[in-house]
Amino acid sequence: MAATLKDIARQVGVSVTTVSRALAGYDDVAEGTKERIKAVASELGYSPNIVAQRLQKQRTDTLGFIMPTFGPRFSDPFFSEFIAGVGNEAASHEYDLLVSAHAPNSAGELKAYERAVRRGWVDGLIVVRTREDDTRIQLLCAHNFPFVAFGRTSDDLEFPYVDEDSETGMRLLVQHLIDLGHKRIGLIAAPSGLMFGRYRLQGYYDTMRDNNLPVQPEWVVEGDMTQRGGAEAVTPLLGINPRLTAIIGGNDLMAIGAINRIQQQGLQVGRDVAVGGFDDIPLAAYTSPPLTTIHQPIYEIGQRTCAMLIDVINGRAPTTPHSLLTPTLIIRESSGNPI
Amino acid sequence: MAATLKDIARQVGVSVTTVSRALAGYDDVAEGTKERIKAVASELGYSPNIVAQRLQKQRTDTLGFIMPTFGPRFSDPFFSEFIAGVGNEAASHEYDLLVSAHAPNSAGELKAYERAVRRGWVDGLIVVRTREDDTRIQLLCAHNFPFVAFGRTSDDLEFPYVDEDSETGMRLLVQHLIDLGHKRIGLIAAPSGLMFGRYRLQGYYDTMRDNNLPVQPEWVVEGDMTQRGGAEAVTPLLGINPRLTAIIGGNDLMAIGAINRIQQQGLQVGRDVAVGGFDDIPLAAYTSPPLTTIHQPIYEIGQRTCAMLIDVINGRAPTTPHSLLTPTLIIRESSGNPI
DNA sequence: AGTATAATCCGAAACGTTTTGGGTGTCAAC
DNA sequence: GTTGACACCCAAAACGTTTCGGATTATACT
Repeated sequence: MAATLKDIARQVGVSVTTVSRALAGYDDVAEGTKERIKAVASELGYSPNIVAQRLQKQRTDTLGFIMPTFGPRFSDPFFSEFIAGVGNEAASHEYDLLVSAHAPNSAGELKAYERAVRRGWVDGLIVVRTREDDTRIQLLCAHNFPFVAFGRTSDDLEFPYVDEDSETGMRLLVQHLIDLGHKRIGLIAAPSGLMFGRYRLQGYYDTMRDNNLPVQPEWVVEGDMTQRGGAEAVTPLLGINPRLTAIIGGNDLMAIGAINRIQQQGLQVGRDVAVGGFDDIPLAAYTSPPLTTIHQPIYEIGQRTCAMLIDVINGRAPTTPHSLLTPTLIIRESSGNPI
Repeated sequence: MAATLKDIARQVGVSVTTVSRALAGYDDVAEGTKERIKAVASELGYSPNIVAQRLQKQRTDTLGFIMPTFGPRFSDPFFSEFIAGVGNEAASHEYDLLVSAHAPNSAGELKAYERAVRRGWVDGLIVVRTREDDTRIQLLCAHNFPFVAFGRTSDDLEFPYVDEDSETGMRLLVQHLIDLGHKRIGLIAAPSGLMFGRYRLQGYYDTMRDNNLPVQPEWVVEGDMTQRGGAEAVTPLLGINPRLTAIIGGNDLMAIGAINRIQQQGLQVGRDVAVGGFDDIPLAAYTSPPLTTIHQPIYEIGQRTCAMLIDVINGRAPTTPHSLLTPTLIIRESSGNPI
């Protein structure tokens, strides 16, 4: 059924070599022959066998992306938007994108990375949500495998990455709340071990300290990055006496969960308790009240990460192996008026 | 750098054939030889070249998924959850998942499908958000290419699919609102051409008719499936006089956008206007007020679709080539109390 | 007539694997 | 001492493509 070069060669009466070269557009094939070959090729509905090409070219033109998802079910808009960015950029360079999902630090995840490092699976990998002491990155560096990360690590490994300056972002948000008159600000932090959570935490502590505002240990609780996690984490925060006047979600999803729980307790967000988020997912503008948050251009980050990876794969040293994006504060209603 | 069978063969002093068979566990290799081969293999860090295996086996063990996204930027939780379902199921059968994104009915989308139909790219495809007169499915059927769809079509083409009974789902929701005392119910419909939108619309009209409730044409407006679209579509709906007492979003994202806009107009959702959604995305439980909606088990649907596709690829006729899931109504607060 | 030049074409190897269809040698049974 | 069975091993082909290094022929120039 599927036509091969050999089929065309037989029918036209030339060698496989000539067919290959004619189709590839070399100029050492006579015009007439080229015509005939092309005619037969399209008549037979020929299209090259991609696997054979890959074997011969010794490259797969495929990028890999292993999503670090907590639990099999998840629904983090971060991933769909990031995939869109990476995928479209990849497509525009004629690369395919292979995706899979594994829980962070799980055995499955490690196996997936080991598989990826094998030759012939993908040409390069994209790593997101970097961790302190990140085994994925250690493995990749050790094997000298091409990859680009979204996020930095605490190791002093040298590798190309894109990252947002989360610390500055958090400073912006905390300062905004302080400027509004808040002094008792709680934080629902990302799970420990995640680098971006660490930077955000740092930004929080530093800004409080710079404003001479003490922080009680119980003002910071961990959440699992989901709405449910945000809702659950906010409960102890609301029990603190005297009450916190503002609560920050380590990401928008947790902030949304927090808003929900705060309202269930009969408090009004933006008046009784100010709430801030982080990420500016599309939904953030549509919560009630709309969420004050820090904007991250996830789609563009995906594009940029992908473009860098393609550079790395092709041996072009990226002009800027480390790019740090500047975040912006989006003020909406959840942070309320000055008190 | 990368070790091949030939390298191992040379070092051990046997033929490539023997190495291959030893590693594959055939029993026509002496125990001792097998041991030595395995030792050398692991010493050299050998792992088979996947592309070569694929060329020889004439199958890629890869599934394709082309997301029909409106605009390059999107953030529909449907896709991340669906990918997770498909991806995990695929992984458990040792299949890879190749994804890309294209706008529905675009030239890029068509090209992507044509590329997919070529041999050696993927073994099968997953199609979602089926459309009336769906060119993708027509192409796939014409080429006899293995695929499974999430959704039906209006053609009388025969192909395996999984679908939710959207019509019944919508009936459940509309009846719920009617039982609450609503008579003037608006609908933000999915863009025309989408099959699931058509079924939902049908369920809406039928239920209204069965309850002897007239429907004015201006009660139904189209939205683009995003929050923004939902917000924009709700504006004309709110201008209708006398006011509609309930509004249904064709999906949860649009319902959330609608809630936002309704509240901006100073109306209270659940008291002044009841709102219903469709999909039960994780966020639906965390809006304020929480959203009454129809539950779709997207993750499981992804799994099921993927499992069917793998059956099709391997020539196992699926036991049930057409499976229709029964939706359930999730009553939360956005639909309010009886009036 | 001899030789350089260009225009066409092709055989064979290579990419790394799996599989087919044997081959060789040993040992026991007759 | 032949036969058969068995254990072990391998050469070669195949998957479909690209590319290297010529080979062949015709044309043009001395």
